[in-house]
Amino acid sequence: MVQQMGGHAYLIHGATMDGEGYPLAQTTRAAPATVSFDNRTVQWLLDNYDVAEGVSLPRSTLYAHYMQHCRQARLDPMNPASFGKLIRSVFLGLRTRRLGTRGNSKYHYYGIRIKADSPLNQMVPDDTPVAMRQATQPHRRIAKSSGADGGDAGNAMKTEAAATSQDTEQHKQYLGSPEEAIPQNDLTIDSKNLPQGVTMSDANLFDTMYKEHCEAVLDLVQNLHLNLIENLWQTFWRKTNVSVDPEVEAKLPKEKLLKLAALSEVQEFVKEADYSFYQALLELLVPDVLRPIPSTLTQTIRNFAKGLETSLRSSIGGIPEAMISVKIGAVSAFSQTLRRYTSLNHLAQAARSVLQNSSQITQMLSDLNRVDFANVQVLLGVSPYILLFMMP
Amino acid sequence: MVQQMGGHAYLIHGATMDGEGYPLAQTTRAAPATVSFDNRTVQWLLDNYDVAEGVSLPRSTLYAHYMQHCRQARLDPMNPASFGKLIRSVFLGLRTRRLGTRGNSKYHYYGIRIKADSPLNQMVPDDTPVAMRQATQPHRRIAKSSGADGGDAGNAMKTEAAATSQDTEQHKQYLGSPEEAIPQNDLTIDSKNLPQGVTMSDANLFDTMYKEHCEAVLDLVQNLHLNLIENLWQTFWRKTNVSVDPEVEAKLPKEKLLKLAALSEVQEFVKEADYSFYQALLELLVPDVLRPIPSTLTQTIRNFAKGLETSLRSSIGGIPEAMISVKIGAVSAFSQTLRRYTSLNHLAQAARSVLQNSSQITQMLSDLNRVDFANVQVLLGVSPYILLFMMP
DNA sequence: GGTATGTTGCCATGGCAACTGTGA
DNA sequence: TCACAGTTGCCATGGCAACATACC
Repeated sequence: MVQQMGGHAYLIHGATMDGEGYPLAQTTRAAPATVSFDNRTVQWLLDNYDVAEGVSLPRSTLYAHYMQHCRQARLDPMNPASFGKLIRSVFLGLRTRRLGTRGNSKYHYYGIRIKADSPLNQMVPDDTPVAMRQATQPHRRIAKSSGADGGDAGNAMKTEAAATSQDTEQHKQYLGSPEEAIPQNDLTIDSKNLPQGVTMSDANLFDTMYKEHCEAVLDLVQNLHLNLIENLWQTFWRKTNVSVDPEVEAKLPKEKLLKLAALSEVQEFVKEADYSFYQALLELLVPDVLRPIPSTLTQTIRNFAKGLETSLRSSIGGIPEAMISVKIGAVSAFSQTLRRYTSLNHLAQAARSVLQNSSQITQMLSDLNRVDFANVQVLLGVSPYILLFMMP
Repeated sequence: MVQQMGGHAYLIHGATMDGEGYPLAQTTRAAPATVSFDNRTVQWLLDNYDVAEGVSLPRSTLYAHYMQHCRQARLDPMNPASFGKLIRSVFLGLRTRRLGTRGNSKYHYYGIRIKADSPLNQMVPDDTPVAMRQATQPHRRIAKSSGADGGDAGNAMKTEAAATSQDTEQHKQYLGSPEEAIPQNDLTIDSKNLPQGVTMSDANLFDTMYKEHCEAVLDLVQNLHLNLIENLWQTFWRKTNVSVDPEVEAKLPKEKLLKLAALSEVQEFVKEADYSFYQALLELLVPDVLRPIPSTLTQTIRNFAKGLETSLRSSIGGIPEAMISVKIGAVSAFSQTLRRYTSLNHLAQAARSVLQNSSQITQMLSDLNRVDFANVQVLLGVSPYILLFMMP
């Protein structure tokens, strides 16, 4: 209430802890006499970022982008502190925030975003998702404009890592190919075992329908509409209170479906189909554990994996217990593997990021160029591939 | 020029970088409601320290004292940041300074000293206070008192010299063993090649003296008095204007030393000796590249490595060019390897640290427990040892 | 109401570069 | 006068604990 920022940016300029001590009239140090900032870098910043209220970028992301820019432009990079000075001199009024889950907060520049048309949007954001926060209204003391901000607040507030449907399109490029995903095994039943009122033709229909069902699921996964899979499950297994296409019900009534599901042969068929299908989905979602994936995508996948079992369980409540076991067993293995893969992917990216941020990496690399790999191996006591693994 | 603050004094109070942001009337946070500071610790502080103008204490020293106090009093210690708050709440008006040689500055509390009657004064005095920096007059803007401070300023200004030596003591535990460090090769010269006025016995003397010289250097390295090595070099090679023990000069006059240094056999001897000696020093300073080392120690080593060549060059200016090449060649390889080792060490620690902080590491570990290592290997495409390498 | 968790103030440390005093 | 080296301003990051909010 005391001071409002006038129309202006109003900076309590640097004011670090060193500011204590001797309150001189001229605490601020004059800008460097020599304009040591590379123009190309400034231009690059202006080309790729702009100021924007209510959004934030992790400093590490910005710096990682910058490091890549340097590699590509053959510039030698400055350290994070100096880069911070540059950033703040180019984009006035940036503020500091520390966002992230408890114990994992990261420093962000608040008031800057990647330009919509920047190629950086295609890039892999750095590790550790900061999750999408800001879903709610910003703190009172932050948002103080004349009231016109209510309109698109929901959108403007999202921080860099928020996964929206908009991101989905970009995420698709990280997926693998869906070849041979549909199960190839066939359902075979000894006709003697068929229960009352169920014919061989019904069994064959089940086989076909199950594969079509898988195809539908596959389609959703390819389009990353992971939350819709539950609907397919419910429909296929005729969850009570879920409306079913009358045509389908006519072809294979729920009653017959349940009788089939109770057969051990059918259970075996489903089990085999599910395992191979989930294996394919796995390779679709995480085609290469070492290939960088945007944290928004890993987060999406992890959330998906986390909810799988519950979601499935609620969709197939009415079917025979033995079949439930089969389905749950398969999906739970799938879920666990997905989580493991995304964990490892995250791990690799974290390592990579550290190495990129290390101010000494340059020195080390130039050192390593003069060393043969046998030596490095001895040095590290592990495979030299570790270096390749870690490097950009 | 941009911002004037209203009529008010407006102190940039604590003013950390966080101070930017949202200028509220009450930016300062109230003192903790609960007096969580242990009374015994406050009393201990009051017993052992008092405020004093013009003197400073390294924070690390103060904190080390505190840690010892905690051990003795069976208190569990707080971390340095919290301890800082305590200190500043007990001794008001402390200011921050960063003192030390270039590249080795350390944070000090300025305006506090150990009480004259404190037992802390009995603690480890320095081994060999190098060049106890002469206390000059404080900067104008620092010394602002009424003028009564001139009296003992010279004495009061000197900063606590034991600061670094205390770290040094702790650092020694990270060193390797100095076994077989002294070069074993012998100087052999065909007597026909001996120059005018130099006898075989002189050559043998050189051999002995050189090994003693190495021993002296080794001793300094063991005690991490790395900055004193330059002195030994100067003395051994009789740098002009550096006083030499007359006894030494009598045994092997500079003139003979230079003649010997011009011999290719002697150069070969020195070269071999130096390479093996530096190799030993390397294993002493960095016995294991993967073992964590305090960053203060790596920094010390890196600084040492960085200055080696310059320091050597300035110490051996007068000796034959060929010998200079030999010496510089060896030391430069040594320096580079030291830097490479410390880089790698730093790297490993950085990776480790990231992984420790990662919120997903726990999940990943528990996942991994259910996977056999062959699987992991396939998964990663690299040796599974990478995981061991990275993990705590 | 209580509990869980994200955010932020205040402390810490460290790197670089500008400033500054000193000595060759 | 110039080079060197100590000091310090401004940036960075991280930990802890108080605060604030959201969710029982």
